[in-house]
Amino acid sequence: MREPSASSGPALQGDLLGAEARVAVLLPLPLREAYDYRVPDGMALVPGDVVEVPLGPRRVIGVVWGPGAGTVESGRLKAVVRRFDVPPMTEVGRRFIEWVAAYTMTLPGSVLRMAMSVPSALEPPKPTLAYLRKADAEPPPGFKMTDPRKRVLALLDDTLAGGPPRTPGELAEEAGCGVTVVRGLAEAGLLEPVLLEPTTLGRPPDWARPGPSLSANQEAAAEDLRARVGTGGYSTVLLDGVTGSGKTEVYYEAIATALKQGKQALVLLPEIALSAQWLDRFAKRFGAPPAEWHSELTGAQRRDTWRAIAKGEVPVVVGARSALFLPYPDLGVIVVDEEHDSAYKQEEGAIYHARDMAVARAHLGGLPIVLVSATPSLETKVNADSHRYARIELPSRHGGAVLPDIDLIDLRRDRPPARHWLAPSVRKALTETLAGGEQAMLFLNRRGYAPLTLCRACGHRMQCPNCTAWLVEHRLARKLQCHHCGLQQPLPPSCPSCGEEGTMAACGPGVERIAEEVAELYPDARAAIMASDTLFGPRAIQEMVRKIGDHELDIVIGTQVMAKGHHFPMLTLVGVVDADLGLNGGDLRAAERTYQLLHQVAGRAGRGERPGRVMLQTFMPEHPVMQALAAGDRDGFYQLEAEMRQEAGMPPFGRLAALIVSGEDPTLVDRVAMALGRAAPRGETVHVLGPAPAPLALLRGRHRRRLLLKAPRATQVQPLIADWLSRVEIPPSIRVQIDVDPYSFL
DNA sequence: AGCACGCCGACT
DNA sequence: GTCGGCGTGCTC
Repeated sequence: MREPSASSGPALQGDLLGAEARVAVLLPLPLREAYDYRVPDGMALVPGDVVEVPLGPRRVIGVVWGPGAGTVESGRLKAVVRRFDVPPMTEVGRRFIEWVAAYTMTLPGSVLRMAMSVPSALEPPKPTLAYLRKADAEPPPGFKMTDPRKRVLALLDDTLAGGPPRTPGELAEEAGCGVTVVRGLAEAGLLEPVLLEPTTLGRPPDWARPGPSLSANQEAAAEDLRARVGTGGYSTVLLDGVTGSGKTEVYYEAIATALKQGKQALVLLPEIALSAQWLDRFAKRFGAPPAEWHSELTGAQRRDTWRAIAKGEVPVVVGARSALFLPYPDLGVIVVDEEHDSAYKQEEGAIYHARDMAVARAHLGGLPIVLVSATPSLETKVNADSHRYARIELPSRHGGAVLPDIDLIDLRRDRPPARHWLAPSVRKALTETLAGGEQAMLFLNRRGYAPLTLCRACGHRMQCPNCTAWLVEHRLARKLQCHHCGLQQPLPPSCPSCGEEGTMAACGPGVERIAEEVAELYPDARAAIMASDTLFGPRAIQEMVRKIGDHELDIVIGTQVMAKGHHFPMLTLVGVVDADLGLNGGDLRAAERTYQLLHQVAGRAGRGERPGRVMLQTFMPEHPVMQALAAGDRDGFYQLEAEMRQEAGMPPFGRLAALIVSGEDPTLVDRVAMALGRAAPRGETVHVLGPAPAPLALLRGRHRRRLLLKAPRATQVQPLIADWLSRVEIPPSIRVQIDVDPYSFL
């Protein structure tokens, strides 16, 4: 792909001859188009420059997108207020924003907003104040040389001989006193203040450090990636290998090659907050941590990281999907780890799939991208099979550990006792595992105590008033919760419908209820729950991971947060409480996702020297997903799934796009959805299904209807949809969201 | 996205 | 009589 160089083109200058210079400025707001502004005399702007402009009564930050369109008469034109001293957004960066906007049918300004989430990053950072010891300065009369004061001065003795200045904070900490002591010394004229350039982020990762010794397979894979990154140019590679085959070490070599060339590397992870182990591993390999980008960064961390990336001072960024939109000056490689993970699909606001957008980013920027997975998405698998993507396979487990045996536990025969959820055979295995001094994990992808609470007298079910969802009992928190809108309410002592007391009953298990059963069965075992709502933040997860690794726990009961790549050598038994959970609901990707999730969970068992054992409790052991898992027949599963999708014309063999109509007034929502249905494009090959109630027909108080457009693979769906929407009047209180390539139907 | 303008209920 | 609710519309 031909790429114009970054920030090409002549500067757009405030003109001295009277002919007015104007620029188009894209604002990070949901506006139809870029707005024109006058360039004041003496200001030179190039496309990509970040500027402040007036908008109505306020001032906003935007990006110079090009020469002014000239549609607005000069009388209405306002002038650019100022240009920020940060490198301009690159041509590739701007083209990427436009591409994402066009593909996802989002306004460009809304996409720009994702790339500009840090207004404060634009102000030059304040220099930090630091102190040197002032030579031959005498304390003023009456100034007592107390011990803390002496300690601070002693710490600064070396600055007289050229030692580095120290900040008040550093001095206070080292001297074991407050910053007021330092301030006092400064006021007394005993210290020499200096202004330090704002501290940049820490030491950069060192690509020249020798990596670990790689197996022959790993080395061959690494060599392929090194060559791709070394040569540059767009290519997509699927790095396909089972859990523990050493994929991470291999793609580190791609990163090292990018760094060697002075370029940046971006690694996307599905849930950055959970990746303490990943960061440790990276730091061990490269001698320094990468920059992180995710939603839990503080304002200051965001600002510093954004600015440092823009200035090209950050060689490696690891982040969640939003890291894709950061202002990289010269990206050399993108890695998408766990590429199949549905967390890459952004479902709110701008709806996009970060993996697909990353491929587009690589294409636009002319650089290689590596998709990494043990269980690739069917999309990626098919692209690799058809040689649109290259494939590198890492066949064996690195380091000799063997894949665990997977047993199917038929719950119809091997039945748990009433109001209990663990089958006798699983209990037996748990007992043996604990007796052998090893660890067990029970997996259930359902938070709380019970997913449904109903009245035994009248059958009333506790439902969220704002969403189409049951309220989930959280016994530890003594609350009923809606997992979709966050509504919480106390457990009612009596039935809200019939008023009977003591009739409310918990139905079905959540992790808390499994923990209860474990406590009943093994009162002496050390057990803990690991779920997103029992672990507050990355530190808590890290601490839990440490506890398991140090064998401070015997049994862990967890949800999806536990499925991600942690290594626990003593963990030899994994029990999946409800392997069928993801298969219900008729979702397009139900089988694929269940396969991927259970495969990943199974990979937790026996990654050390000891062989692992995995037990899947299921009511449908004959289901292809269960059969494939038990037989270790990955390719067989994919082939069957591919055949079914092909027959149905479903992705990746066909294309889908969803319109989600939502609003507070259900009648109006219905009317608009019906109108859209009547105006739908119909043809030989293009079909529109619906309107149907969206799976969460009521979400956060908004009623939702969905229309689904199905078209052949080669169809450009965006123009079809644009034309479709233009033929229907949408009242302002109704929102129509477009989901191109919907991933989940939930 | 903000922020204004604009037209109808409970308060000092 | 005003303060204030948020519906609708505009911002170069």
